[in-house]
Amino acid sequence: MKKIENIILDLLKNSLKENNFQIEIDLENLEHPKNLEMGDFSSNIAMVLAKESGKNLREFAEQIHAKIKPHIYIKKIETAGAGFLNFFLSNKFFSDFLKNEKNLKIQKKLSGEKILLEHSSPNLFKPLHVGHLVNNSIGESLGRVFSYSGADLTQVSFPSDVSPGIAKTVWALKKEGKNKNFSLSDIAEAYVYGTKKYQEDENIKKEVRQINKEIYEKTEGENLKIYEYGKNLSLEHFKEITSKLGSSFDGFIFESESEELGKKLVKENIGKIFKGSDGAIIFEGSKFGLFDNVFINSDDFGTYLAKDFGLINIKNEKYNFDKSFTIADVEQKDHFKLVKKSYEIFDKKVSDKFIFLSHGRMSFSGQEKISSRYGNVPLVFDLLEKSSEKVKEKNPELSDEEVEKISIACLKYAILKVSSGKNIVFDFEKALDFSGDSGAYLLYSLVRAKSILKKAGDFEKNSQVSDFEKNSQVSDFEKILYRFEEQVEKSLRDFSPHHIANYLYDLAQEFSSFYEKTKILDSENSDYLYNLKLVEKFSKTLEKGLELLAIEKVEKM
RNA sequence: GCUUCUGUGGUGAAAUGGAUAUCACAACGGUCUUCGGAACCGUUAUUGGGGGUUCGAAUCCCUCCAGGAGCACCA
Repeated sequence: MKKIENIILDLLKNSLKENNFQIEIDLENLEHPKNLEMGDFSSNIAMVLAKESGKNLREFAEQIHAKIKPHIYIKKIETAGAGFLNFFLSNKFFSDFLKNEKNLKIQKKLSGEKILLEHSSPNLFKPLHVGHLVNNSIGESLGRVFSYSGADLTQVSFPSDVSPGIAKTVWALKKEGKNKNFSLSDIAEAYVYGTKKYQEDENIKKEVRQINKEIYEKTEGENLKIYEYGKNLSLEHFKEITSKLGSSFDGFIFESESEELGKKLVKENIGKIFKGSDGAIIFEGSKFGLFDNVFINSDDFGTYLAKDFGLINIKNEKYNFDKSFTIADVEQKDHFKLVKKSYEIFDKKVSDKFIFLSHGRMSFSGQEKISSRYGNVPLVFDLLEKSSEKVKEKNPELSDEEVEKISIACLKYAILKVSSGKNIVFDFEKALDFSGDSGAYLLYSLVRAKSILKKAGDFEKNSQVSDFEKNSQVSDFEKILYRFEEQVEKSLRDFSPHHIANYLYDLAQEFSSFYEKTKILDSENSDYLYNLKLVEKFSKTLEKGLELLAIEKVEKM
């Protein structure tokens, strides 16, 4: 079965040819009218044509309309508005759509492409916070969209395992006598304490610097032991949480690896790309409309610029890919521009394969700007706990596993429904409001649909029957049900899963509306089979969509 | 100050340059469930200001206003 867009496009092409209109037409000239009453597809080709010749819009529309051949999938065509040609699909189209799902030949946009994706990169020794949740939700979903679109995907994460912040934490842990067997919350407290003390006392600054040096250089001793223990603990915590969120990684590249290499490469290119300044080694971004910044500091440690510089090199050596994506917070946008620019001078071919996507910052309604450095940003762990409480309140009989799935769905959906470049205002109450536009609504719709299919019993047997067609008028439900694939394409185009999220919500709303109006389990109804098939298709579509958002479904709620 | 992003009902968001700007929350009113009410139906209310391009602008260009982010040894 050919895609319906292409069928309509062909009809239009033919008409243009018969009219001797010399104009190119493609899928750009075909869209869905905003309002379903205006048809399923709409073409602006008459307007484009009129623009080129300066004649009357409606006149062209009428001429094109007159030469369009009839087709079994087109019920009627109308000329409307300023000169739109509106196409209404026939009942036959919808029943064939429900029957022929597997025969649809979908051109996979990324077929054969090898993609490397980096996201969810944690700062070890710091607990995961809401920002990581945003990064993970978007990164994981995009990865699934890439795979769904035919890409050969490899996912990595880039944990920060060396930094002055970590040295401060190790210093504080040691100070408090927590040499081993400390916990994650000990680390979190130590981080805040260490950061505070570091600013207050010059002697402590010296000690921290020494610890930092030992960590960078892997000097055997007590400090390194504390460090190794904490690093391992943090990494396990990271794996555990991201696994709950639906992510698994093909590999980790640590900052300690990339710092070493980055520093080496930067030093080799002093004079060519980098230059010395005040004891540090900098890149003069200002020459390229950016800004100057330090790659190697005066203590001879690579900053995160050198680390990301080295990272590009490691990725390129270690993995085979056509494109490499990095998902990061918008506040790092300029940082990546700088890294990419400097690497471009080093090796343009490699630099060109790297794409840095930024997602919005998380802000909190009613609170001042929050920095995780001082420990007052909501942590993923706390959020999950808080949201699980609310879910339990709603239904105390659910298992812990189900409760967790539902809370994660709510949190993720609140993030994913917003266009990914934009900042997100996070309102806890709203994110966990289970009515209306929420993750819970999607899960609930799926549970309802599946429950019907289950009760339909012998539906499986009957679903082989091939001659069902809707007798009554087709509803808005199926009119948007066939649009799933194009929403995935939009998400791919914009690198933003929100198209899928919003579409699924619209679709679930249409299902609920249909559900209220129609008694589905009524075998006397002449549309019985059709309706069941429709619900089945809806259920499959919603499942697929949730999978692309990396939201797990539940059996009951 | 320079660079950059964002301004859409009371609030939070959506809208490949298309038609009457969509959705949710809040507010108000209704359905009274028996296929799962975490639901459905209805009412009120919106594109920061000013120019420009276009048959057509929330969207593109200019300008002003407001807010966020980045701008040298944190990541």
